[in-house]
Amino acid sequence: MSNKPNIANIAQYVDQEITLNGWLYNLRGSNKIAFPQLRDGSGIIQCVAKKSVLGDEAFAELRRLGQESALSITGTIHVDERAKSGFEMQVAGIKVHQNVSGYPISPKEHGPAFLHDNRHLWMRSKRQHAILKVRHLCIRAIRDYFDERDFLLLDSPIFTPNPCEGTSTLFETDYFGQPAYLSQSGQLYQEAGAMAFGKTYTFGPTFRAEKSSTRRHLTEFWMVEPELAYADIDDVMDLAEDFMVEVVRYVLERGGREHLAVLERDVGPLENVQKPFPRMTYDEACAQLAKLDQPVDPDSDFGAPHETKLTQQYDRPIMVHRYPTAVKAFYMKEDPENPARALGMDMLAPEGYGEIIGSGQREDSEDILVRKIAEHGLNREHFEWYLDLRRYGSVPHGGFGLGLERLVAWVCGLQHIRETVPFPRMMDRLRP
RNA sequence: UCCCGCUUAGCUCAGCUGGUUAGAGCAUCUGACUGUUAAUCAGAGGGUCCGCAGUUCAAGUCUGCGAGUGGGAGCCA
Repeated sequence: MSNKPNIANIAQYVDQEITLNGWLYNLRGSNKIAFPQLRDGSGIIQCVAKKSVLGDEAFAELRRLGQESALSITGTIHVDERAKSGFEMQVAGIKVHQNVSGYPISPKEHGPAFLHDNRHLWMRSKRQHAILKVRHLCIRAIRDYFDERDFLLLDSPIFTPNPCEGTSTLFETDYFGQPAYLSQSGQLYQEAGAMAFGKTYTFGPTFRAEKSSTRRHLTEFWMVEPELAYADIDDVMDLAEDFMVEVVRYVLERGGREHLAVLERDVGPLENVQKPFPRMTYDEACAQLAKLDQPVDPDSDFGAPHETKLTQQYDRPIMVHRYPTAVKAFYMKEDPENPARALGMDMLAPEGYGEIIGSGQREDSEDILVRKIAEHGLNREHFEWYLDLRRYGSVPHGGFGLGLERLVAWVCGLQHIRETVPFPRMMDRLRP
């Protein structure tokens, strides 16, 4: 445990005089007593400053402090029901490092554009603290999950010589005179890893230059991608389901409830995240959607209204598998029982959050893969190393990709994905 | 890329059918107040009404173009 006092561990210091370093979150009071709220990064505590204790000069200086002034406050910690956190500091002295005036983010409401322009300051506020701490919890949960199950962390490269899938638009960079692209997925490299180590995962930033300006898209986002050798689509679905249950449970058990309360997130839907998740084929889902007056065009992917309608029927994430081969990536294995269907699965989150996991069993036949690369108009030269994986010890294998920000948005119950990342990168936003 | 909305004080917004000097709350500054929880009360300062062009006796208000921003679609995690 930390041996230095901070607001998060303040209960250890009741009736002791300590010094807290932080920033002024808010200031109320009269000309005899004032209530500076000090923020130190770990929390917020209300302090009680009396003119009779501090003296006229120091009290007057305190009253002039602006929001986010940098302060060290020394005083005694007391339990007090009148303070929101239950603890209060009776101030003995204040050291002012900087008196601030004109801090742009006031305690009143602001619009999203203004707040994102001031993202570097906005992240000091309570709500953003809660979201970014839930993000941190999700990351820990994901790492722990795979580490405890003997997956090797095998980082996929960010610079890639060719598109992984050939579908999405890529960010091109000048790599010493030749084009290189920022990775849109680390999956292909994980397939090499799975054949080397059996179970691997990568967890890092990925980039999509798609002109998608919606509440569910970022141009830079974090994705975790596990890959398993000797695994079929059912193994992948079992893994994805178990993973989601454990991650949500971890977040709730490790302090997430406190943060979700700040966000006024109803945790009921999160507590519902228990096995088994409903599993259905694409064709079964289409039949259900047709009954719900939301028909799907034959052999087309779902649109947003389809996903919304379908997920509304369930109280937990659902897994839809065996999508039309035509709408899926070249590396996805065709269903041996029906080549028009691919052995891929999407996990759709409830409450309208849509696709959070894309997964599948990979094509393990060199011949079929060569044909698919040609059908997708891809340059085979770029994939010779990938075809090697089918020449030297090819086995059934698969894995999934989870978008971290979509997970965090759903867990937190946010309207927009952009608040789930410290500095969002979107089509129309590169700053700050 | 397509469709729809919005742009007025530092921030959030009001501003009627086009009509005299542009409105509020918060923030800022000054003052009052011994337990405040977005404290309250009194006062003050603060405006290129997004930009350009047009219609009109008259434009924050109407029209066109452009920019920014928000939402949706497609595509995806």
